[in-house]
Order: sequence, then C-alpha cells, then structure tokens
Amino acid sequence: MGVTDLIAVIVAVTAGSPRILTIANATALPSGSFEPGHRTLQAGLRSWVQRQTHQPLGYVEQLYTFADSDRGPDATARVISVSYLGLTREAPVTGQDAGWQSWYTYLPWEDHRTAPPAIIADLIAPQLETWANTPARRARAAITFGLHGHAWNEELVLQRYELLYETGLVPERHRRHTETSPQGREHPTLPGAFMALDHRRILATGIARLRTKIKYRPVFFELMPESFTLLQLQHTVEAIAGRRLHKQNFRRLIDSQNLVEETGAMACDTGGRPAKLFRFRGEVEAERAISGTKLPLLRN
Amino acid sequence: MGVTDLIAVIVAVTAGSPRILTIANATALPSGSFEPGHRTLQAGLRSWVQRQTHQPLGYVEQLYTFADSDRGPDATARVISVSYLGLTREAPVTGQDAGWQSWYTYLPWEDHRTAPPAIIADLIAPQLETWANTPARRARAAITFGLHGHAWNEELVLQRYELLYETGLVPERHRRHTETSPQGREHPTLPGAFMALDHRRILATGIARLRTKIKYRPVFFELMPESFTLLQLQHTVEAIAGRRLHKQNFRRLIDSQNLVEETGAMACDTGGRPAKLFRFRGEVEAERAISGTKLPLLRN
DNA sequence: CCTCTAATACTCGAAAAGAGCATAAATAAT
DNA sequence: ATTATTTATGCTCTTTTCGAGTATTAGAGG
Repeated sequence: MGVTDLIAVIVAVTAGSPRILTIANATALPSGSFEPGHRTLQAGLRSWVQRQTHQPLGYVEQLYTFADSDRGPDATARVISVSYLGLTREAPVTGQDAGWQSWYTYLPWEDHRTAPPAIIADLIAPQLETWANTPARRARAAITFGLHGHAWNEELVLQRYELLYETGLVPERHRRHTETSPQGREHPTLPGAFMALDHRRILATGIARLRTKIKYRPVFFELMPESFTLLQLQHTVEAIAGRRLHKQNFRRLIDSQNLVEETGAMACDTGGRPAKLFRFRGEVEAERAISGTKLPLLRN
Repeated sequence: MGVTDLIAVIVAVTAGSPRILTIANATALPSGSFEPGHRTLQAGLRSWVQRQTHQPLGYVEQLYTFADSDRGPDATARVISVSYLGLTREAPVTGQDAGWQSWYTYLPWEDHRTAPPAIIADLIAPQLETWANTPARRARAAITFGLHGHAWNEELVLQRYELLYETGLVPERHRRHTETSPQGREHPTLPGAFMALDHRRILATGIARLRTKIKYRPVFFELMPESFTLLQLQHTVEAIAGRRLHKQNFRRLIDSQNLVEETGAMACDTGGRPAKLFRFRGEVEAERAISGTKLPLLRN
C-alpha cells in the first residue's frame, strides 16, 4: 500500500569532532527506498549509502520506524521510514553533493564540552520562559535544558529537539504548517542548519541513542583508527557525549575493562610527553555480551 | 510495494507470573496490517489489539522492524513488520481465541527464579555440546546460557533464542525448511510452545527489551495495581527478570529513588506481619527523565 | 504461649565513582 | 640554558553504592 524509506545516520569522529554523513549539500541524510532487490532492510540501507556517498560502513543498528500521515504528498500514499545508526571512520572520498558535517552544525545547543553554549542562555531560555506558563511546562523546560539548577543531561537530545519543535523555535515546524503562506509572519528561529523533512529529528534520535549506548557498551571500536592514544579515545567519547570527562578516571575505567592493549609504540606528535599507543583487544567481541546488571540480585 | 504488519507484545504480571496477550488460541501475538485509516503506526497497533482482544493498553513502545525476504508467500510481496512492546494490567475480558499466557510457556529456559531450569542441563547443554565444535562456538554457548562457570545473564533472551534456532532446537526452523516434506526426519526439539511465523522471536525481543529497561527506568508503573506492597512490587520485577532479588536491598533501592509513597493502609492478607501499602508518586513522570549516567564526568 | 511467616531496621565490608595531588617526559618560549 | 607549558601517568582520599547478613517486630493459627 505504500513506500518504505531507509534513512541513515552515519557517524564518525574526526579530530575530536563528531561528524555525520550528508547528501544534497548537507541538507539531508543518506536515504532511499527499500526495493525488491534488497535482501534485508539493512542491506538496502547499506546499498543506498554506498551509492550516494561511497562511504564504507561498519557497524549498523536500527533506530526507529515511523509513518506520520503528513509525510507523503497525499494521505493514501503512506511512507514508512526506517532509520538506522551507523558508525565508521571518515573516508576522504564521497559522492556528489555528499559530505561530512559536524553534527553540532544542526544542533548547536548540544555541545557542552567547553561550556554551556551561549545560545541556551541568550535565546533558548528566554523563549522557553515565555512559553512555560504552567508549572508542568516550566519543569519540562528546566529538566530538558538543565535550567534553574537542574543538571545538564546529555542524553535528552530528542526531548530537547521536540521541545524546540513544539515551541516553534526550529524552522521545520513553520515550513510544514505554512506551506500555503510561505511568506507568513516572522517566527524567531535558532541558529543551527536545518535538514529536509524530519531528518533533523532523526539525527537527534541517532545522537541520543549513541550517547546512551556509549555508557554501557564500548561502541567506539568502529570510530577509532587502528592505534590511538588514550587521550584520543577520550576526545572521541567527549565529542559524542558533548561534555568533558575526568582524565584519570576515564583511564582507570578503560583499563579496568580490559578493552585495549599497548601496541608498544609511542605517539610523539602530541605536544607534551609522548603517549603510549593502544589498540583494541580482538577478543573483546565475545565478551561484549557481559553487560552490566543493576538490580539487587541474589547470589547463586 | 508491500504490506506493513503491526505486531504486539503485550505484557502484564499477574500473581507473580509474567503474561503475554495472545490470539489464535495462544499460537500468535495480536497483529494486523497497517491500514490507511490508521493515523500512526502506534494508533494502528492499538486498534488491532483492541479489536482482537478488547484489552485496554497503557504504555506502548516500538521494538523492532524487519523484512526478511522469506516471510511472504513470494518474494515480490514483501511484508514489513513493525513490532511493539506494551505494558498493562491483565483484564478479565478478552476476545475470541484471545487469552493470556505465561511467557515461560514459550521460553521455558528463561525462568531462573527458583533454580536454573532442568531443561538447560538435561536437554540444551548436551545438544549445544555436540554443536559446539569450535572454541568460538563453545564460548558463545557458554556465555549465552551461563554454562561452564559463566554467570547467567537474563538479558540475553534473544541471543539464546537465536542460538537455539541456529542449532535447530526450536521447531520454527524445521517448519520453514521442511515445508515440502512435513513428515521429514525427526529433529530433537525442546519443550516450549511455539507460535506462528516468527512471533516467538518477537516475544524474545520484547522480553529482552523489558529486562534491560527495568534496570534503568521504573517501567513497572503500568503493571501494578493502584496500591501494592513492596513485596508484590518485588515479585513483579522478579517475574520479569526471571530471577530472585535480595529483599532488603530491593527496598533500599526503591525508596532511595522516591518512586512510591505510603497510602496509609495496610495489607493483612499476606501471611505474616501486615505490610504497608504503597502507591506510585504522580510527580515521578517528570523526573523520570533524570536517568543515570555512567561516564566519568567532570563536575560543573 | 509457641511457631510460622513476612515486614522492617540496621550493620558491615567491598567495590566503584568522583576528585585531586604529584611526578615525569616531552616541546615551545625566553 | 632555563623556564614555562603541555600531556602522560601513578597514587591517594573520600563518598556512594552494592551485595550480604543479622536482628527485631507484628501479625495469624494452633
């Protein structure tokens, strides 16, 4: 009865910057429709990314499926979209109109590595203040954006995007609702490039998933080069989480998990004292399953 | 180009038993196709469950979407299936051929509340032993089923199902591959009722999701009655996790999170000393967002 | 009264998490 | 050459959290 779309959020981290793969001159995510020739959904996705960007893919996982009725041109031709999250290393070659962008280009309020972005205090908080005319709204705004003494929670990427969407602070809302009057009244919008359709929402979903996942699974495997220093690894995690980590504790954590081993070589281009180079231990694959429990279990 | 199916894993916990909603005399999950009249996928799902079982639904979340090429009758009419997980309280009324079953009926090796099920030592372990002719296979079997000193990991529900599927120990495999010779050679199969198509795999996916989720989000809201004792709450969590918890620590955990408050009344039908009754605090909704971080963050 | 069962209150020790201090080994600047 | 700067790395210290166990309390039923 309808078409099925495949949409890819492909992430790499290059020089401490979190990057996503885009097409159409940075205005859309790699995507295409699921076709009879595709063996599986994931195979179809890989083929589209390959065709549009020539970027080799490693790890890929499913994100979310949606079918909002206002997506297609008319309500009968429903489009179902299946989105995926993928991790790779940035390859230099890409297709036409394809490229890599920092994801903070699209969601600039998400980068808290140096400090909370000025955009939050200057633009977002005041706008939310006027929107928040009930206690529930005030609480929601404070929690999602870490206002009024609430701590910043980097995982709430999607909730933040949706709140901005509801309040009309991101332009996607107006594009959709003012199609008949494209030159309607002015709305205050935020910095941050937008994307076609709901691709920016999908990006937010992908980032949220990755930020959550990195806390209980060592998903940085695919993002790192063959060998790396611990600081580089830390910078990769910081790029994803959008906040700084405590160096010594990060190291303790990493080696308590036995994820890496020394290569023996040193990196001498790091400015200060040369750092040991590490690589991931191959055997980790099997052990990855041993995830952490949190329930007060009974022994034996 | 194809049809989209909606499939529901609806969970309740009744008297300490984890239950799922079924149709077709316990051989299938509630399901139906996504139709033009449905506003969203989730709305479509709710409508099918309502139609087939008359069970009111509360919380619902998306599970997974798949489109294996060997699902439909021919390869051109691809079926895309979107599965959902829902939580409710078991209502007495259900539709025709609909009913509630313990999920351990379908996956009997998953219940470790009293002890590791005999079926593992008696049937599964020996069969896996002969299958595991390489170190990698041995490790996989040991990790997923907690053999050879490995701890039981209740989250690996899907991995266990898939391992049994690969080794041919669950009948779905043979039904699919021996359709031309229904009376083919005997395969050793396990106890555990099977379901139509890949519904049992979807059930496993749902259980895995729930077992993972309950560790970082208080998802038992929808499963409990208005007021309950802490032991009842513990039994509910145990039913889901498939293992026993340490009572005192469970209580400490619950009240450190401020999830519940005393109603003032007591339950006196519990056998021993009467227990206080609790209810969930309504305000928790907003605070649920404050999930736990695990990274070694830097303060301020 | 005694016994059974369950509820509830504490205690204890081990491990993990959060933070800071100190020292070492390089390069860049004076 | 000396000093400042940058990064690496080793250790300590404190606070929480987690897993487990002990002790006490309050009912029901003989």
